[in-house]
Amino acid sequence: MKLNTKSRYAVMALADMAVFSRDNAVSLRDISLRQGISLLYLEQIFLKLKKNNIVKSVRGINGGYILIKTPKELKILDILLALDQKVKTVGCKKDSKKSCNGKSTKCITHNFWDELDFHINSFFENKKLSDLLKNKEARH
Amino acid sequence: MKLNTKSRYAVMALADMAVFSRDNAVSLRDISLRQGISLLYLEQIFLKLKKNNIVKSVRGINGGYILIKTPKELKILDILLALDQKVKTVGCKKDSKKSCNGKSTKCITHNFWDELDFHINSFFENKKLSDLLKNKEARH
DNA sequence: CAAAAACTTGACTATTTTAGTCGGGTATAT
DNA sequence: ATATACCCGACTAAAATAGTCAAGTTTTTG
Ligand code: FES
Ligand code: FES
Repeated sequence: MKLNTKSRYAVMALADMAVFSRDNAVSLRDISLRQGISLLYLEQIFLKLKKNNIVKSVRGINGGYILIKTPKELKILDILLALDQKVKTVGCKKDSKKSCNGKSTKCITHNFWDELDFHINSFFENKKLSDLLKNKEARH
Repeated sequence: MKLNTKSRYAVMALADMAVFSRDNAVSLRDISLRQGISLLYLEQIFLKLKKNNIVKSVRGINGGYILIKTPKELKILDILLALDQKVKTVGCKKDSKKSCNGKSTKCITHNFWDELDFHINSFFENKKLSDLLKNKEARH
C-alpha cells in the first residue's frame, strides 16, 4: 500500500512551486536543489504534468514551469491522475468482463474494495495544494 | 497505490470462512476451490494469519482453520497488519532520523502523507469482516 | 550571432518487489 | 496404516519502480 515516488515527488515539487513562485517561472534546477530530487527525474515528471495541464512551461533562459491553477484550486487528485496514478487498490476492473478472480461474477470482497477506493479518492479530491502549505510554519 | 494480492486474498479467504463455517474448521483446500486462490499461496498466507492470532488451526483429517474472533469483532486492519501491510503510503519513518529526502528536517509534504495514512487507517480500523458480508446477496 | 540556460522526448537499465511455487516435513482422525 | 491437512523455509520468474542517458529544441542575453 505504497504510493510511488513519482507521485510523491510531483506533489512535493508542486508544493515547492506554490511557495516559491510569484507569477514567475520556477526552474526544475531550483526545485531539484531545494527538494533534493534528481533533476532528470523531475524532467520526466513534469513532462506528464505539462501534458495533463497542471503546469505550463516557459522555455529559454529564466524559463521554467508555472502552475496553471492556483494552489487553492488545484486538487491533489488532479496531480495523481496526471501521473497515471488512478486510485485503484485492486486490479479488478469495474467494467471489464473479467473480475479479479477471472470469473464472470464479482468476488465476495469486490464491493469492499470499491468502497475503499472511493474513500481514498474522496480524500485526494477534497485536498487542495494550498492545504499542504498551511501548517508549513509548524515545523522547524 | 495498489494493495498486494496477499492482503486481498487474506481478506477474501477470511470472508469465505465467515460464510461457510459454523464452529467447524474450514480447510484451505475448500477455500482454494471456492475462491479460486492457489492452495500453496493460501498456506503461506494462513501461516501469517495464525502467527498473528487471527485464526487457529486444527490438524489432521477434517482439519482446517477457525476464526478466533467473530466476524463482527474482527477488524480488517488486523488482517492487514498480520501480513505486514502497515498502511504507510510513503517510506518516511516518523521516528527515524532520516526523512524521506535524507535530510534531518521533514519535507514540505510530510504532514500531508501522515494525514492520508491516518485517513486510510481509520477506514480499515472501523470496517469489520462482517461488514463485507452484508451486501453479499445484492450480487448475483 | 553565439552561447548558455532550460525545457523535450524516447529509450534504456539496475534494483526491488511481487506473486507465486517447491520440497520436504508433522500431526491426527479413521 | 494411511490419507488428509497443516507447517515452514527457500527459491524464482516476472513485473514494477526509480532513475539515468543521449540527443535534441527553444529562447534569452551579451
Ligand atoms: S471481483 Fe472485483 S475485486 Fe474480486
Ligand atoms: S514524507 Fe516525511 S520528510 Fe518527506
